[in-house]
Amino acid sequence: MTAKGRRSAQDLKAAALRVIARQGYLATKITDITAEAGKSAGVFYRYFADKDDLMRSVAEDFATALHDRVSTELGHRHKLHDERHIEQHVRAYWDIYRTFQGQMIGIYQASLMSTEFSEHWKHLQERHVATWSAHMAEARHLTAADEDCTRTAHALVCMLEHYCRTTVPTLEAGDDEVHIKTLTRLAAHGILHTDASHE
Amino acid sequence: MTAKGRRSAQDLKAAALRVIARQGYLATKITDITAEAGKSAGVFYRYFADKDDLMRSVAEDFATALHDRVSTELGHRHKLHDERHIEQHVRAYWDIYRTFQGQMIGIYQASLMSTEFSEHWKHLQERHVATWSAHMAEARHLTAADEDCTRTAHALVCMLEHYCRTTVPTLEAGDDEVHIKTLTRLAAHGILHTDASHE
DNA sequence: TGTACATCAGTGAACGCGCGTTCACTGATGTAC
DNA sequence: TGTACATCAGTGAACGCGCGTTCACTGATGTAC
Repeated sequence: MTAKGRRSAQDLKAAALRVIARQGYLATKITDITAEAGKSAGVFYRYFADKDDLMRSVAEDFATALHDRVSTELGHRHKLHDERHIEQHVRAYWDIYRTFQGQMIGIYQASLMSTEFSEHWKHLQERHVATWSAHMAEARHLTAADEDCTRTAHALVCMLEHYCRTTVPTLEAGDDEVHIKTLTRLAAHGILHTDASHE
Repeated sequence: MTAKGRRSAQDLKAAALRVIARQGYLATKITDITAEAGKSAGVFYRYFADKDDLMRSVAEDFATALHDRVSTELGHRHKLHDERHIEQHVRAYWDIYRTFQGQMIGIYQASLMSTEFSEHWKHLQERHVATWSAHMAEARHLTAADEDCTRTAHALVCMLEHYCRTTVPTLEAGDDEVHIKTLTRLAAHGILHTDASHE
């Protein structure tokens, strides 16, 4: 494959992500993707075996991009012990969701039809839960992530993910901050208090 | 249509809900439904025009069942002013999700492919958000549901819905209480405090 | 630098698979007298 | 209560649509000498 070929494969992936962000993965036909990329139907199969194969490739790129992003942004090991740090985490999630909307929607919707992507999506979610859970255990002065931390972290991840899914597509410019504030407040209360009775 | 016919239509709907709870709406074929009901493929079209038509009928039954349930359970107008009342609401949602898993999954997944169900699903979610939002405004001594209440309620509904979606299918008998407790604690903190600074 | 050939990118009409949908038919149930 | 007929439930093989996938072909790009 030449440089032009590699460029075309990238164009197809980028086109796919735009279409998926607009109409979802399952409702996206191969010809929607090639049309969005301004190419004819047949060329798709020069680069990908089928739609799931493209999505697999997209998911790999996504994993790399996420890794890079997390290691630069959260490399400075903040502790999640106060609301400002929690806000950073929420904001990071929010920004990632906005940036990688097609990837998020694609992997999730693919997971509804294929066990492979179901595993992949679960894995992403679990890594995410583990991060919040670990921070939370630390904030609450527990040595290891206990079951309650995991469940609470899971609930918060569910909130973030589904809130972004329903809100980000309808977002108008500059509306981000109020949403981040609302989500941060809920997360902060959940994380910083082990139970409701001690306040 | 005779009594036997009406019975068959009901059997098909019940079979569809079992299959949908197991493998999702989009992955469910017409023949999966008829096989589950122990009938041949053709009989489906005596009662329904297509899969969406069956789902429409299921959604109507669901609306009625929900209405009945809510008017008996929540008819006693509790106020959501303390954690015990919030727990009742969370428990009600949890029980409804468990009971109507097929309906929840079906309407949501149908909403990914059809604008009709997309509207329907949004409507269900908005009604739900409105309920929590109104209670919350009351608890915080605001006269009407303000924007922050709506956003916070939306976030809580997202949490409840997605948490149930990922957890209920993996549930083993008797595990319910810990989940309800975790969700209740997060909801209680979110509802009973307008902001994080005054504690 | 030019020519001849090989390899790659891209086209779009045609093919074919899977699953939704139909239909001619059988058997069961209901109704009229 | 029995018979004759109409209507309904249910069957499953056959049909056909939509979309994924292929393929013979064209034009562009790269390479050898």
